[in-house]
Amino acid sequence: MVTIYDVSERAGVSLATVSRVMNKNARVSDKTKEKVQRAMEELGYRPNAIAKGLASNRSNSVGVLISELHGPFYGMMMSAIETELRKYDIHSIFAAGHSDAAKEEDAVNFLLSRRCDALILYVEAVSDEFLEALNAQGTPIVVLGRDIKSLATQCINLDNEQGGYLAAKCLLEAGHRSIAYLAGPLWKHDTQERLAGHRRALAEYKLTFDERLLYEGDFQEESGVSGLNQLLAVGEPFSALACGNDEMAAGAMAAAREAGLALPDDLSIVGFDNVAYSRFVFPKLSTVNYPVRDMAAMATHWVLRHVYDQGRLSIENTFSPQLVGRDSVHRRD
Amino acid sequence: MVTIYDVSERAGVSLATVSRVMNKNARVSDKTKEKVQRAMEELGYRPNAIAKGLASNRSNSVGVLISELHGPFYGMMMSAIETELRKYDIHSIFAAGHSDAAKEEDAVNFLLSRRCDALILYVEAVSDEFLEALNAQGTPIVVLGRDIKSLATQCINLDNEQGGYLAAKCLLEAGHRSIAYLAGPLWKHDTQERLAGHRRALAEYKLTFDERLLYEGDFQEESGVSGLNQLLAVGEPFSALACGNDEMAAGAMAAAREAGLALPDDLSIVGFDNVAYSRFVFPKLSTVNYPVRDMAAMATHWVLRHVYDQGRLSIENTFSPQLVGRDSVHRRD
DNA sequence: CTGTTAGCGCTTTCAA
DNA sequence: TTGAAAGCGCTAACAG
Repeated sequence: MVTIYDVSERAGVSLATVSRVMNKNARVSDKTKEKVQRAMEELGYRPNAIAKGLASNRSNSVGVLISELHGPFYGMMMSAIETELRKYDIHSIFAAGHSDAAKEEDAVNFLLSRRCDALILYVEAVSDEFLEALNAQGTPIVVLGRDIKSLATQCINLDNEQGGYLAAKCLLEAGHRSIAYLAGPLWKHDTQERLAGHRRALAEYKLTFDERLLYEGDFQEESGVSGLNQLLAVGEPFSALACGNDEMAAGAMAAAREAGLALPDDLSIVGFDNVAYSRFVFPKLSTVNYPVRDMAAMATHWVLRHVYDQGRLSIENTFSPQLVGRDSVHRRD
Repeated sequence: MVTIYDVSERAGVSLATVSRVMNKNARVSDKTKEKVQRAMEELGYRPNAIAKGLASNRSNSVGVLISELHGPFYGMMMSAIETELRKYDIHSIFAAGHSDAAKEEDAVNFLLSRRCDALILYVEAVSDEFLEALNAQGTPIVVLGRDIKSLATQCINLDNEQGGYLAAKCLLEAGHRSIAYLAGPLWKHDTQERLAGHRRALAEYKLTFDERLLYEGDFQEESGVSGLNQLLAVGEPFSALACGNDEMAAGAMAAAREAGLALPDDLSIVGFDNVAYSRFVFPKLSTVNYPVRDMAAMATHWVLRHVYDQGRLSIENTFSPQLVGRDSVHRRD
């Protein structure tokens, strides 16, 4: 392993000088700079990020905690963060929290022990207090998909309630009056908010939500199929279905067809998230756009700006969902 | 930041002793061990992985290089690797190579500068020679999705040719004789091999591949739609379509429907990979199973075994694809 | 503009 | 079983 010593010796300069040419900041005469660079070349020198981190107390890496490493939603999130950070030669360390408090805390500790310069967190199970305490520990954090009053400027969130409202409204405007709801885990904030928005839309139409037509899924495709089957089994007719996310909507579509329903004629479906493949299911899914990519990029900018003094974009904390109308909602006259 | 010094002071023992209780290996009397652990508790000590890495010349992290951080295929891969490694408290550092030689090399350097203990590489653009040279540099590597004779024991791959063969065969057995092919980028090994398998199946039926019915896509959904449209525009009729992967198949399905074709009656489609959502498109996609999860887990085991001396599973280098028959292929009589 | 010199927090001989 | 001390490769004052 060739070190900075080898380089300094070969170039005939001091350690410090080599360090200076590596970290472009300080001025070094062109001549010495060139000598050093040549020495690095010839030796095939590769700086040791570990040693650098220890000495500078900065790892040039940001920890990213998300619920899962797979799935279209988190995939987009990771991709957006990594792309943005990479431009500044900053590294992302991803960890999965699996929507479980213990695992989330574990992952945070993991990231912290790695001495990340900042943390971008999409955590669901951990309490607000935990995050407040974490924030107080010193490592800058930015929270995605959650609103914490005391950490307002560090939270980047979507207006989920409005999203739920838009989804229901699109069904209501198409003339649907009995609408089933395929929710995500009810303990999750976004599930609750989306559901609240749904209820608000119903209320505007003087309708009340039929609790028998609510199914609690887990945001995965499979729960979309079991959900639809359960809902059908209730025996209470419904002409439309609002889903907590697109994956469950896709599952529900498959199950509905299996049950002999024609889509969208017999059943209108609306999703949530607007993941990449929602345009490729049949019928093309009408859904609510969740601008994950933009939100993830915004979280990254927060870090770039507050931690690395880079990029002077202004921070937008709350994003608005929008309805993406496609073919899965049938107008009922 | 509380350090090992603080702990040693509080516990009234030396640095070395604290280090010993952290790294369970050496023997420490129960009494002192307890004292130290209590001190750690009280101080809220969290070991500094960076410092540990510098001192021990081991980072307890493995670098994972994949083409993209999103998409169902890579998502599964990351997930499988992280899950496996986490059991041993080893960290995964993911980087994207974007199927571009320069970016792949860049990512490798990035991972190397991070002093990963090993590298798991799914690289497409970089040459075999580059990988051989990299391997010679000392950091253990295992290569996914590629066969390099000189690195045979470190390669975990799928028999893509056989996969292409199975896909074509399933179409041929259903009575199709004019089959279009929606390929991935032709410069990629797997694309070529799958296509070779396709040709072999045709040959068995005394058929030759009609080059006009070959379209080169990019493995993304969108190229599935443009691909199908192009293929249709050729004017040469075909009753079936084999796709380089499931994403393109999904895109092709959407485009086919758009063009007024009934699926699967007017056009039979077979995919490749068997990604999670292939069961949720309509009609359910018949495809070739790519056991990514198992293969990624196998790569991880290789690392666990050769680098960390853990887990004594035997290594399987070549995996076999299997046909997953669903509803997208129509029997033609 | 360049060199000297302490560390950063931990591991690891080597003695005791 | 425990402690002392020498680094690991690099940064960051502080001089010069």
